[in-house]
Amino acid sequence: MRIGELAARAGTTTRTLRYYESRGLLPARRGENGYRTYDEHDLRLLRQIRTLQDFGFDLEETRPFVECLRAGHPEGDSCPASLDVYRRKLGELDALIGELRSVRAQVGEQLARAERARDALAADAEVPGGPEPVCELGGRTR
Amino acid sequence: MRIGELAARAGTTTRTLRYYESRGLLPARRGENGYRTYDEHDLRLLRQIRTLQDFGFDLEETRPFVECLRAGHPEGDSCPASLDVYRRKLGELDALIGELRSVRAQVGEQLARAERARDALAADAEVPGGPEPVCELGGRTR
DNA sequence: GCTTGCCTTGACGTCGGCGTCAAGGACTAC
DNA sequence: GTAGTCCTTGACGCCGACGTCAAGGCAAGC
Repeated sequence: MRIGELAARAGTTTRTLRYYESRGLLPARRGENGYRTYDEHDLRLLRQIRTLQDFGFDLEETRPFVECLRAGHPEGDSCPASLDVYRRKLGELDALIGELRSVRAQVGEQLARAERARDALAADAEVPGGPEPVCELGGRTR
Repeated sequence: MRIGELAARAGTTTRTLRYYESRGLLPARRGENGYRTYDEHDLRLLRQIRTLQDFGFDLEETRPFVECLRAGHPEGDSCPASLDVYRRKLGELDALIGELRSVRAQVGEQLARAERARDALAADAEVPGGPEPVCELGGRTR
């Protein structure tokens, strides 16, 4: 199978495959005409890479999985190095999610505060003569 | 106040301030010698930008806040455009957090599965003669 | 006058993961 | 032979928010 077919079957592009090869992640055999040649096992490796990429792993982080498969193990995560990557990723994800939740809370608070301030001004504007004095002696309220 | 002092007081760099100016976000007056000149109000604007940046807003998203302050409003979020940015950001944050939680769950599942597979192999290795057959007729278990 | 430290503009570098174009070779179908 | 489709390498572009370097101007202290 040539590069175009592999790309199509994996739902990616030839450029991407050449990029992976340039990174040493997915080297290719060459035919007599210089064309890259791939087999089903390469498709397996490529799918492993793509799956992890979809999870937000960067390319280097997929390397242990690919090497594990290439070493003949049944799954990309059959090797300790892959498990380490999983664990590290879980830690990163937890940290990131925590940060984002914190930010979300703060932004939500800012929005609520700003809306209250806006509504207070709007309510003031409805009173002809401007807002009520903060401190009053009961004269106008009666 | 010149650029170096403003940068120091805001905990950023001169490069950053020049970048903001190049983006039209924080223009500066110029002294006779061509030096940029800033005042306390600029520091206020800059701090608004930095706060939002810390929340993960990109530069363009801080613009409504800065313009709101520059228009004389008491807060950067005293204007409807700023509130819109808040709301949009909340939506983005919720979506992102949701995705990350989903990924976290999937990665956690993969890790658990891979660890079970590893432990199963390890347990097999402890039995001299290899793993028990999946289907047996009771001969060896007795 | 000389050093030191701040300032100026301009321009290239960074990071990741490719997209996109250019120029040319290989192979198939007609 | 030639049109069309695939392949090759090489190289520049992109995105955001700056970092970093270069060459030179301005001001202050000695």
